[in-house]
Amino acid sequence: MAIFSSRAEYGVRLMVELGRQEVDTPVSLKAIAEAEKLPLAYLEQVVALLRKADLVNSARGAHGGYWLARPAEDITMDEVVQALDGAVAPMECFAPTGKDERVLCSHLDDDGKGCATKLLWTRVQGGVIHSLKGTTLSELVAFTRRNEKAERAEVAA
Amino acid sequence: MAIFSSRAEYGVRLMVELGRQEVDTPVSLKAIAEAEKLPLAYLEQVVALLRKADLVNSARGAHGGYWLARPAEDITMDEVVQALDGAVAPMECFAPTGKDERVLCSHLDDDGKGCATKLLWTRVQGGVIHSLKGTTLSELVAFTRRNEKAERAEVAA
DNA sequence: CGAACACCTAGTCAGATGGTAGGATTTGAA
DNA sequence: TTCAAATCCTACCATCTGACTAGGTGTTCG
Repeated sequence: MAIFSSRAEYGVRLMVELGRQEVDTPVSLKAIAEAEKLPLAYLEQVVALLRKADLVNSARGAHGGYWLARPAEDITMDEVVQALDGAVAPMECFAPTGKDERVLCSHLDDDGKGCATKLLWTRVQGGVIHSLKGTTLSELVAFTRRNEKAERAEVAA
Repeated sequence: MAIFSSRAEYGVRLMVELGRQEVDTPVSLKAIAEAEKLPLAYLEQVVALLRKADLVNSARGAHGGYWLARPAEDITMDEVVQALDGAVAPMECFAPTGKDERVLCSHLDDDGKGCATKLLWTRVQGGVIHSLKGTTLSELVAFTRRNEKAERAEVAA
């Protein structure tokens, strides 16, 4: 089934949109909502998560808006996704407890034995995190620019 | 958040339990439910998915039960997980449509452009599938046996 | 026969998801 | 000073799904 929520999808699209803009010029949510055809009120909640995670900054008032807190090359997608959907855990029992860093399987911690499935979920988690950490926001921005270019060429032809 | 449902967790545990048994001797669900401390009635629904996917066989009546349809070395975990949770898609719009094999982003197919996020989700999907395909049931069985051994040694000491 | 199984379907209940509604506050500009 | 554009904040709501439970029917062995 689906790994990430559409909240994550919206958040990533939002970040990409911010990455396409000039720096130092705040972009309003309204502009992004129209460009991406997303519900404005819901985007407000989404961007709040990104702000709490210090991925974007904001300015209130007229001509206010949002901009990236760091250059797009320095933002990896695991940060973004984590801010939106929480820590990526293959299974519920892999969720970080806060008590300690260790991922425990709650189902079997009564007899102290590791899950039969622990090995599998650990590998999957590794695969996901590796993919996320290995992708920067600037890559996604470049990807959309390339698509736009191709599209313009198509229209011209 | 969590990638797989606990249905998948239960199903994998069930498969591991079957993999631990001698072949040609059907194991009853009741025995598995007790060994893994899982709700029997729910396991029935879980095992039905595995049967539909031809991963296990069954015999009805007294002394009936379930057994692996193939040797554990020939069963990769992507088959198991797919049977339980469906095709792994990072995002809703990546779900296979049945119409064609192509993964499309429904959000933007109106203007024919690929998703800004397509690159990212494709990578994540690749990471997950690679991890799943690269793990066989026999590995998990061996893993639990090793744990048991270690535990017995601990008790003896 | 009757116990032990597999098999099937419907119902339930809590929590998450994906929103909407309505305001309060801040800021720049007329 | 007043208005409009914006961020911010909280509450609410409908729908869906996940994880079961309940209660049966069919089949096989002893």
